[in-house]
Amino acid sequence: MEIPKTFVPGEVENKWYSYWLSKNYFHSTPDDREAYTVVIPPPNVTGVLHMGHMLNNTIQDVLVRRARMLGKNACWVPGTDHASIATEAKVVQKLKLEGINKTDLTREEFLRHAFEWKDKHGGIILDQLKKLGASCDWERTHFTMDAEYSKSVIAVFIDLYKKGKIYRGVRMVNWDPEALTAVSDEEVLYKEVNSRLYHVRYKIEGSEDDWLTIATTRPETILGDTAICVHPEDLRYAHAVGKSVIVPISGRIVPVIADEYVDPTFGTGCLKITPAHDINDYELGKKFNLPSIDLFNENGTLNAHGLHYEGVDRFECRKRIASELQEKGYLVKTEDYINKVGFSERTNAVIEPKLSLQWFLSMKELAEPALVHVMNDDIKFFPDKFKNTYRHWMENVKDWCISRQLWWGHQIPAWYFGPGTNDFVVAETAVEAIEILKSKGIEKEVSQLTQDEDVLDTWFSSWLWPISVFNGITQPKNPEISYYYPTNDLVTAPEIMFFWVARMIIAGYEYLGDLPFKNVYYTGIVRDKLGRKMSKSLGNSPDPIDLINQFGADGVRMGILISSPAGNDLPFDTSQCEQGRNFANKIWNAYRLVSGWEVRAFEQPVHSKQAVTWFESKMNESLIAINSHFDKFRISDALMEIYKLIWDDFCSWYLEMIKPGYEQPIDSKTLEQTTQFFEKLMQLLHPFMPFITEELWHALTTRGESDDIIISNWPLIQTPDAHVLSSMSEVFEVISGIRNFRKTQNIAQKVKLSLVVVSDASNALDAVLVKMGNLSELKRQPSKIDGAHCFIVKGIEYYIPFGELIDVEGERNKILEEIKYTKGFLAAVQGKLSNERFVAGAPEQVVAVERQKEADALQKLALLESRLSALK
RNA sequence: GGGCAAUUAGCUCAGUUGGUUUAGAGCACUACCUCGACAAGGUAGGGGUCACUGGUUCGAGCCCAGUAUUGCCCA
Repeated sequence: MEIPKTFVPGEVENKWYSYWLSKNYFHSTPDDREAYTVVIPPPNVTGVLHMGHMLNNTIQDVLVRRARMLGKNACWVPGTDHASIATEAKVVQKLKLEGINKTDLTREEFLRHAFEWKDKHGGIILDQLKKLGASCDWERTHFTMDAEYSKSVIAVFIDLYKKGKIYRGVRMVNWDPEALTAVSDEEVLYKEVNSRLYHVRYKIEGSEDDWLTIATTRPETILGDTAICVHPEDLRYAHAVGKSVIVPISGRIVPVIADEYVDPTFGTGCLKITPAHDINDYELGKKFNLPSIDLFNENGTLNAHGLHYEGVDRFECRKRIASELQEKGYLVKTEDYINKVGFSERTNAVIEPKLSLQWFLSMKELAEPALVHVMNDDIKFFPDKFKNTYRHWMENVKDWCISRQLWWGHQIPAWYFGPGTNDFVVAETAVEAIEILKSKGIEKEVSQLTQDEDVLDTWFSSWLWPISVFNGITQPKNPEISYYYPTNDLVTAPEIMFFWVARMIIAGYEYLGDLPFKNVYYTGIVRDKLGRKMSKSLGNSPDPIDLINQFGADGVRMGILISSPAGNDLPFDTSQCEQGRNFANKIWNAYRLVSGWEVRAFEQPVHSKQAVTWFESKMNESLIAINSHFDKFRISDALMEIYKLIWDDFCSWYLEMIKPGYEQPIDSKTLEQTTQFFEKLMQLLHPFMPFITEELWHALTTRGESDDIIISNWPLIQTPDAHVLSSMSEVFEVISGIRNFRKTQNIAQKVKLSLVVVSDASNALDAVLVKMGNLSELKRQPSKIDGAHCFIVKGIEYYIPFGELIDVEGERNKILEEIKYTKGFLAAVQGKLSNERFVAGAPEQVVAVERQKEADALQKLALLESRLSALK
């Protein structure tokens, strides 16, 4: 049968993926083996695969497949996140296209649309992962709004509320006065705009003519001022601290306070404090216990606190108040100023910081174990530089605002029975709420209760992911959670270290008293050639599925992993996938070569025997390195090691060594040993390139039932023979010397040469040298010869007789060049050795090495000089 | 503004407690090559005053201080 010249991935991939599924190899149930568990960072349910997912999930698959081969019970749990904000936005947009406004729908109607959308688009990304070869246990697919999962989210909310960790409080949110909703920080775009800085003076109360001048870009908020603040060490204003000033227009009396927050060099060094309309002012207000005066209506017009400006839009008011200040002599001056202003991503309205009532989780105590167990390496970070960032955040952890003004998500289980802010109880259902109320002596009916309108922050459900995918909250200590938890490795992006990783650690210790995972591997951001983050809006991200179609899943997997060390950004270019495809093709052709040989029973040639002995050691040497790279999560390095082992050592050296002449047969022993090497190489590569390796595993030999590479045993290490390895590397150098000679003298590879070695001792690998150097004879003798090209390897001289060689000049130049290099080298060594303090201060061994280098160089130099004069 | 990283070949990165040839790899580049597995290939080759300035040391890519640039996080 004719084997195609290039590897054709498409069919092979589909064939093996369905085969693996049919054999249920991805599915895991608890048993006696050691568990190896990975939970997928759940992508947004409506998302489609992008390059970031590609990187992230390929790494997970590599880890999972290798663990499976190491004999562990590997379990990779897939699933999706409901992603409240992103998904709700998509649904709202889709409805708008159909002419439906969210505000016209009831909550139930909206959710019905949302679930429809989810059912339609929810599976896409998971199907895409299958194309990539992801060996997820699909029977365990979870969604953060599944019934059981939601139950655990609500249970945790109720539990934390009972523990006194959840409270309601006022917080500054980003208010969009056009959409009439709060938006998340991620949805606020900051832009630089040209505005004006107004200098306004406030009279110190009780003084004749003593004023404090502040600078502000928002004079309309003067009506909400509740203090003036200066730096405590600012001598200009020291006399005013503790006194009060009169706010212009409103005439209210407010205190002058001192705090280091104020930058004395900015503006006038006096800062007006409006706690209701600026986040920093709000913090200061809390610190100094200042009142907050909320000036605005939800649509951005002024309310009753705006006095005669009531009902006027905030920007109109800014103009009018500026002129009133000027008329009344409060405006000292105005100047041009560039500042950053937040705009709503969706409506482009200027965001108004606004105080609102939200639910909070108090974090300080909860976060303590999560900090300790990362700092002491119970949970390891790769790379560990992220421990710093983590610590910084955890030591300054703020309370977590867990409520969102949305419908898509887990509705907060708080039931209001009256108009007051505290007229509520927290319970799983309204019926339970009634019971609780009854026990408090309040008689109510279900119809009299209203549930809190808000839903929980998405992360409030995803922080339970490693627990709730095994129902660890709703069914504590069930066999699955006991077996699979703690999970082993988490692969994720550093951007969500706080949103997600830290909180999973917190939840792990709070609810299971144990860490959620042992290692966290942080991937980088996938960037394009210009260094820009790949994103949909920029349109600079290739579609991973297109790439797979173009280069094969194996090729793409290799392309994305070949240069992505943990924690580093990955500048991606499709040429890397090309490299992956080329590699697959190289392997394919190695297989074509091996499979094409005719086998005969005859004695194994000496050079083949030597080749086998060497490659055995070489492979073990690489295996040691590969295992060690894996242990350190150096995935790219492990892949590179295998890449070089296969391409350079196996294909370029080993196969060339054992290759029979054209249409010559191979002996059965060598073929058998070669096939075994090939199998092992495929095993080492399998985690990275699962499809071609499974294909060749089966092509190399006839396999029994379930003899599949995916569940084969990872090769064991046998101690490499260091002597064989160093002898062979010497042979490689000699061969390179011969090739070099051929190159410079323009002698074709097929022309046989003879080689004279000035040495008595024979090398055990001479047969390989003869074959690979294409030598007609190899002579070892004690004396050097004339009229020959000479090169030196490890102090031994090698001569190739010239024959009718013409290019003496070229030969001379080569020698001169080498003399120049050796002299420079010698000078450096001798410089060291002539330094008395080096000889006295350095360890004996180091000095001895230097002396040896000097002796070698001197010998080489003498040799080169004599060669040169012989050429004259 | 505060904090944390990084800076080694054209690109992406190694360089393991300071001492194995005057720094390595992959890709890219250059030259030559139908060489009976593979031109998606082979062979050979070029390319770096390790960001800069000082310091410690017999010895610095590695340790220390400062400068510059870049990136990330927080405000």
